[in-house]
Amino acid sequence: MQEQLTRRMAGEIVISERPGETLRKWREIFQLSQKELATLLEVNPSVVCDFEKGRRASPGIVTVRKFVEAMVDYDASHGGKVVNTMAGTRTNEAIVDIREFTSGIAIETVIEKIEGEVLAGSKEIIERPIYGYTMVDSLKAITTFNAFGEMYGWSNERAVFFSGVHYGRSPMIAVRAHPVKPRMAVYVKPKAVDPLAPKLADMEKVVLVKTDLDESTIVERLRYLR
Amino acid sequence: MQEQLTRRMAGEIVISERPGETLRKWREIFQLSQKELATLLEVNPSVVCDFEKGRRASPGIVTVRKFVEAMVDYDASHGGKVVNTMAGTRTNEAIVDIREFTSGIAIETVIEKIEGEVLAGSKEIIERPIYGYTMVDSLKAITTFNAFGEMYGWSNERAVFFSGVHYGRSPMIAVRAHPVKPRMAVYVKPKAVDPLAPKLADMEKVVLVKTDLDESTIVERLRYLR
DNA sequence: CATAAAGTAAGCTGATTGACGAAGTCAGAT
DNA sequence: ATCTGACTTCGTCAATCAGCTTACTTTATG
Repeated sequence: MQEQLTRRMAGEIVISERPGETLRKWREIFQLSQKELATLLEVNPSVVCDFEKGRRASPGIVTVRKFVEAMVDYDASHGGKVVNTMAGTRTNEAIVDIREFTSGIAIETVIEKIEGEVLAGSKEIIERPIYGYTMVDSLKAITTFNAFGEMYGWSNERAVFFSGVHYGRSPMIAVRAHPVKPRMAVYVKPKAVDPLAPKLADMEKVVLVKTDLDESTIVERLRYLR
Repeated sequence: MQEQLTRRMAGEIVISERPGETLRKWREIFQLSQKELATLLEVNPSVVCDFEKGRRASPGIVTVRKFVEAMVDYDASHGGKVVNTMAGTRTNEAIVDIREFTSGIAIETVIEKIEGEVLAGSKEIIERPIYGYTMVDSLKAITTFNAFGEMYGWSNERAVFFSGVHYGRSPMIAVRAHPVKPRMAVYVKPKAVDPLAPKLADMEKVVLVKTDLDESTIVERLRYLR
């Protein structure tokens, strides 16, 4: 949640036409004076002014990060007035977990980590990298509005883990039906795997994998992948 | 859509532990070689490498912007393979428009711009700044799942415009019910305004305004506010 | 009116960036 | 076995940043 906010702020500042004004906007939202912010950053207040007024035309990302993190940390440790506002943008309950890696991870590597068994997918695509994963509850994903829309984080070069699979057919049908496709679909402890599933996977060039590990173990193992 | 993506990328790069790796991740997602990217940027390929490998520990935001924009523009002008992926994260159809200002705008100023008539709100709160607005279709907002969650962009210090208002009661009841409150609610061409509405507005310290301009005119007039 | 608080302006200095280009490494194709 | 293309490393240098200090506007407030 906090991390979401820091990224949003940083992104807005960097892309902004007038980064200084955007910086100031956020400082005002957090209800801090230049001096207070300067104290948090342990710098002279004139420094804050210099950035806001644009004397520094292109501050370094380390500087931006310091500013943003100082404000967010301050807010979080004072009741999170601003950070909690972000709760309005809450995530779908069908989505158990969603993460982006900072660099590409080969599908192969992920399969190893989760002790997966490949049900469909050529040797070639298995070497390609993915950049994140989403863990969804299959039942809820179907009954919840827009779950499939939110499933794709920042890239569709990703794995989608389906838990609570019964017949092992619907998840691949959903993948087939949706315009955006993941690179990899994983059935987590499926009760069965319908023979249609690997066929659909091949048609869509999606690597289909099954694993007997449970949700939490998978999340745990993927956590330390970058 | 493109702007969304550039901000996301920029934000992720800036906040990242290893900005260089994140930069590379995105270059790979866009399927560009260092040389190709260097050509787009009109710099030597070694420059790209230096950033990716982290020789520059804190690149300036102008540099980050150049990199990100080069990739997004390139993609957009070549069919938008990556940019279109973002369509997965599509916005709610109840939300007609949603924007953030780069700096605070006094509620007063907005009222003038939209030729609004104040139905509730003290002189004091009218001077406070807001940082964005959301335009929603009242009917759809109520029937669509999660519209109220998505209504609050990056800050609740904002205006919410309700169009298609019939009795002028439900929108304020929704505001009353939802945990996150806007600073300002605007009825766009309401057929009526239930007397309960201003009362609820006062209770929530929300400025309630009515205007006879239509949606598109309002969006047009607010576009050039910063 | 005096004084405080918030913010702006300007000059200065050491540290870093942004860029180049030459000289590498490394993996795969010929 | 060497060639090619993609990437890495590094020395160099002008331009710019990050920070300080000190002096100057505002705008409230007792």
